[in-house]
Amino acid sequence: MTDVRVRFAPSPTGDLHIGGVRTALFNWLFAKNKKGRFILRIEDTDEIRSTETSVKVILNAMKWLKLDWDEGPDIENLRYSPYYQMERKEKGIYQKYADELVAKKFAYYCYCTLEELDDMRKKAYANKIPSKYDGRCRNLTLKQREQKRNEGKIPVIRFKMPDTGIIVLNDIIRGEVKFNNFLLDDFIVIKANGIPTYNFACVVDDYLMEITHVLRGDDHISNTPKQIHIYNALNWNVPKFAHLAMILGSDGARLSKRHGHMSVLEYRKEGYLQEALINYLALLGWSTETSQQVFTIEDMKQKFSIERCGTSPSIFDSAKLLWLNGEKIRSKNPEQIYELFIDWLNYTGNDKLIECWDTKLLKKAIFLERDKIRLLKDIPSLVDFFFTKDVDYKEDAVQTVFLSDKLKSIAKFVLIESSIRLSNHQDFSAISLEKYARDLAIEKNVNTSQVFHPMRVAISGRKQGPSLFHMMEIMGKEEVVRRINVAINKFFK
RNA sequence: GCUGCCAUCGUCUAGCGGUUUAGGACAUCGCCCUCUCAAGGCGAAGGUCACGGGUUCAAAUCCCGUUGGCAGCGCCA
Repeated sequence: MTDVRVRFAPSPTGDLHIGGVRTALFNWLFAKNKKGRFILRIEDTDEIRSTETSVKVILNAMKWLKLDWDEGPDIENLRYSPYYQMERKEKGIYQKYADELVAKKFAYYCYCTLEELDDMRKKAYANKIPSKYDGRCRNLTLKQREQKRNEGKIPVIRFKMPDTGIIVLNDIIRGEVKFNNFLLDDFIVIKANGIPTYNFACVVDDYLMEITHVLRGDDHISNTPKQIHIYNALNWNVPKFAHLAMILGSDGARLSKRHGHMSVLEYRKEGYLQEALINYLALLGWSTETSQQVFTIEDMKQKFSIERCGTSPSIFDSAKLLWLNGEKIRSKNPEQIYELFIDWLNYTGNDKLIECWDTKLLKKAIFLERDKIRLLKDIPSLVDFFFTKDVDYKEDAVQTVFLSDKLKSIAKFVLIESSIRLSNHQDFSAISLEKYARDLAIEKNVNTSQVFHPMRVAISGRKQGPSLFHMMEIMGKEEVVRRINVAINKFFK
């Protein structure tokens, strides 16, 4: 059995989107599962829309996602180089095979103008017949061609589609899909500018790069019969195809700007983890027998198979992605979350935010709040009160916990007592502090919450936050007492 | 319009003819835990398996048709 070789072949005409990532991911997983090779090829044959920036963005996104490629850009001395189609075009790779097609009468020169073609399409639509090229240039004589050329017309090369018969695509996911040759177009193989079209370049490269399996979105399924015809005409082995069902937006239409995030890097900015996005996307169109939801990357590599990919399209559900992100964060230790957070700060340019924050305290604070973090960007607002010298006393907290008629006097008592007693408290551990607070409640004959809440607000300025005594422990005696005194002076003088 | 693909709780899905009173996950709701918010535990609600015909002793599962959704129909990829 030959080794598996798969590729992801994006066109650099924009950012890397969710659908693209999913395609890249499934190819990557398949390669890893089969101990094969994952190839990245840049299909930059769209002269107008391809940009260098886009190449960089895609490469960066792939790197962030840790979808590493065995062959492709930025890797030296590769057998199948180059991996940019325009570089390959410069080497005459495509023209050579196009000429071969013409020589073998599988293709011909076409001199039709854009206007003529547009006309044809409109008529086909109006007459409710299949829209395709009518083949008027198929049998031009040498003389006719010469004349056209003299008129200054530059030809394209078209593939001559058989008028009869059917072609069968044997898709790994969908099984047999049949197409009637008559309905297939005499598609263009080489454009007038000498650049190959997608349907041709893709086939030539997949053949030359010895691609064994083509995994792609099913929006490509109608291209496949055309491509198979090229393989056959050139007498090449046809790779195995697998067409993945599309990922749709919440309204059931193709994912687009309207559905919010487009670029992968935007997910990174929001504070999603690479592994969460990967895990979530794997769930869209692939499943295990047990319907397992949470995977490590290793686990996914081990269990992935094309046969278990589904046929029906799925709708992107950001609520589930969010849950999964929290799930991944909860599985990390303090050091890991801290690292992730720092990476995120650097990436988003928010690193100044924590300039004055003590690293040791930050790690502890983050870990205390770990279960609440769903996105990396949640972290600052969850822990910032540990570091701000001027506690921001929330109006709502002050009103309900400090100043309501019912609780005012007890709150005052708790704070004043705590100010005195805590400054003499020897063991500032969470356990000891909790005992202190509970004893105070018993002593004063009130509910524990009537003691806990005022302390929480005095120390953090908020009603919600981490476990009170752990929070006090990591903040330290001096700061805790200081804050309590600030609160007394501010609200109870 | 033509061609192709698809169809199980709101969403992602398990299911490959009998073990299914259709299982899991997210979201929703309730209870428990509890110093708050989360997390966690337990539970509930939610599906006429799109519809209609077959085949079969037996169908979510196989076949046909209908309907609906989506995709493609470029000198874009």
